[in-house]
Amino acid sequence: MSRNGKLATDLVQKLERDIVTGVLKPGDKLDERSLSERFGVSRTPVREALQTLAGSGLVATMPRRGTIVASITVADLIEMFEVMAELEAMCARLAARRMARTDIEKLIALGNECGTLQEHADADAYYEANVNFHEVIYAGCRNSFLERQTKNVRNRLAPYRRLQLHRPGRVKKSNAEHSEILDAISTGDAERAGRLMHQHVAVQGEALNDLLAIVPRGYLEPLAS
Amino acid sequence: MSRNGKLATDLVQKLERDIVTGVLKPGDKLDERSLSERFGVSRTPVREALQTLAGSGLVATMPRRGTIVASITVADLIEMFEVMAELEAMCARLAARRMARTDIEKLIALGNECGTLQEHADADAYYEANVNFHEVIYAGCRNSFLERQTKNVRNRLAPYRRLQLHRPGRVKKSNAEHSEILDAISTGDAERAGRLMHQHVAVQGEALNDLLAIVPRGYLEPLAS
DNA sequence: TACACATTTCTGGTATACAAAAATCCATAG
DNA sequence: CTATGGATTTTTGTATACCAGAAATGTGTA
Repeated sequence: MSRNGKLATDLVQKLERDIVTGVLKPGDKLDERSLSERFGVSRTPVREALQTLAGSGLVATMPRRGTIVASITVADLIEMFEVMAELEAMCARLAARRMARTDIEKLIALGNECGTLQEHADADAYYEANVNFHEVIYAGCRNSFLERQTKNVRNRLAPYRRLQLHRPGRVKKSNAEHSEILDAISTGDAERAGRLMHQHVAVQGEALNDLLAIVPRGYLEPLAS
Repeated sequence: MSRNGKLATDLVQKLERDIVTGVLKPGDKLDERSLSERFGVSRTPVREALQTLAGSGLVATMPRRGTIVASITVADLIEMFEVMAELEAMCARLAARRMARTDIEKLIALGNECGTLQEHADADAYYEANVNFHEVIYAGCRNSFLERQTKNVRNRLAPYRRLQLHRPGRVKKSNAEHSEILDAISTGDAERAGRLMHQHVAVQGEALNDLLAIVPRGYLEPLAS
């Protein structure tokens, strides 16, 4: 499943990072000539990179009309969060059953880090630690296929998820939920870990409205795409 | 997320079909020149198609060493079935809650078709009907993202799943499980539908050994890939 | 001024040419 | 007879050139 040529691989990583971290925003145009000039390569590896990214859903290419950073519909957003919650819940269930002691230590450390960062009210730093916390759980499920699958969906939701944490109070609540999840995992309570993680990730009811309210114009495309 | 040029899209569909239906087997080499000659196009769309397929995991390309139909390790197989069971269970749960009456009628019809085909002991025809049965449930979850995700994993497992049904008695058992799942969905019992579907799809214990025993040489690669 | 149509221009899709790495083959030496 | 080394060949990775289709622009007429 490994990617193609080295140039294309580098491009994929660079662009992926820019999209996930928000440097490139949903709707931004990615034209092949600019990218090839900017990176000093020909159009061929650029196209390969864009196709790879299209395959993972991070960009969308309309035939004869170029490619843009993927912007999804509200319906897509809801659907993807629904799946994301389930995938993370599965990771948490398996992690509760399979994580080694040393991994749990790491999770505890990251949980503490999240706690201190939360008190300092640094949303961006918290976001980083939060990502790490979740990734340790992905790894803890001991199913590398599930781990990849989960990360892929997470990346696609990253531009939207990032917005959540800038809501007042969300960081604190998120951190409290982490503690509970951590407890469930370290005591090996798979069902509880899964249930808590599902609630932690799912975006339902008011939370959904709140999220939609702060999504910038252009991040979402009209339903009639 | 739509694919690139028309030629590449056609190639993707053709190759995908050949891989999923078993015309092309895991480990088969796919060299660009042969394919381009065989389909009367240049190497460019061929490469695009292969990259797209690599993105969905159906083929594997090693840098500078060409691409083959993906063959996975035993560990991968186990992991993927674990995820597959969960995805299908989620589909079933949601389907039980969301399927419309007309969809359920369709599901009943397909269930019956599976039943008659099972009595005729036609494994290949049953396989087709079985695929349809499951796809109606995928669609019934009313989450197109989950549907795509599930189909993708199913396609990747297709070469191995197909082997299962050629085991004596498996078809009959499978059909009985369908009936139960159908009942759970039509009565709206989401939890039961999910649990039954999970058991239906999961490959555990003896069933796993049975499956591994009939996987032909070359379908699986050594763990040290 | 607004709209319709033609032309131009720009961008993406495809083909081909070239370069570099790997696999193969053959010869030669042990 | 086998193994090793290098030359050859094959195949992939990259660049470039060419073509086609869609958007943008400009012009003329109502």
